[in-house]
Amino acid sequence: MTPLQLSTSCCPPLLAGNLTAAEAAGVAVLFRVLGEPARLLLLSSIAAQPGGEVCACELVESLGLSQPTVSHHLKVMYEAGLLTKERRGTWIYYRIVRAQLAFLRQVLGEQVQAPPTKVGANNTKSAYAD
Amino acid sequence: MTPLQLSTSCCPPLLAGNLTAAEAAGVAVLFRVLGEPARLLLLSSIAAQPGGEVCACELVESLGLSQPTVSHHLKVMYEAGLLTKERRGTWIYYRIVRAQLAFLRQVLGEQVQAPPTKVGANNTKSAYAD
DNA sequence: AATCGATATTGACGAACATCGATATCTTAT
DNA sequence: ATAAGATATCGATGTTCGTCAATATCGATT
Repeated sequence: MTPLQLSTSCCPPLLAGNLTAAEAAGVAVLFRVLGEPARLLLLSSIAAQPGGEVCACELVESLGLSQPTVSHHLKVMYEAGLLTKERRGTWIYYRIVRAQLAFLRQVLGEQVQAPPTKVGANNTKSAYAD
Repeated sequence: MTPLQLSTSCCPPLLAGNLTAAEAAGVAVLFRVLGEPARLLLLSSIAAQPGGEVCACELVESLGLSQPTVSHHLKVMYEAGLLTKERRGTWIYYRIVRAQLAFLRQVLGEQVQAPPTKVGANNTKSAYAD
């Protein structure tokens, strides 16, 4: 799944009033993914872990949902670029992609503070801090 | 319609990992409302106006949607607390409730910038080393 | 290879929702 | 009061989506 990006690197696109139909579609996907209580609780559970990661098995136990449902939600968030997954042995660990959350904050109007840019630093928007 | 609020006045609840089921449900409503391209375009169109407000008639013209559909989306956003409406003569003007967008930014992890703090302010818990 | 536990996929079902045409309500002007 | 325009509601329809049981796949261990 390709991480979506906006054309404007600065300026909140939503409040700037220059949102294209394609951008709206892309951003809407992310918001829709977050528009599900179970997924928000999953994100919250992942963030709650000390290491910032959780194996899926723990998530199944914590929520009152079946294993297929949890797996489904994790897949949806993974494909939206909101999570990374890493297999370690039998378990698969999920982590939150904070860059995607930051991207949405920006869409919602967060001021992008001028980064203390280094010379020659390639700032081509990793989008996967992973 | 009561604008929803979280129990915690500071700290992004999502990444803090203390999201309750009720909070998740409330926040999810807002995200789901934003998870629709047509509504994002409506918000963008409203924000694009110099005065920050638009009558519904203009919105019907700008988008390729029928008048009932636009009216529906405006109602959904209004009931979610994302828009205010004000009748002036024949027309009804909609404005964006920026506080709701700010609320969502906070949920997504925006640092609540310390208000010009006086001495002795408890500055513990930045807790978001990102 | 055989087994076991973890995760993913499939198929199905029901609920939620976006959309529109038709119609109703509301406001202003005549 | 009546007409006209703006907005809201209603009813219907097709689609999307959350959920789960059943099953498959994958990795590790014996």
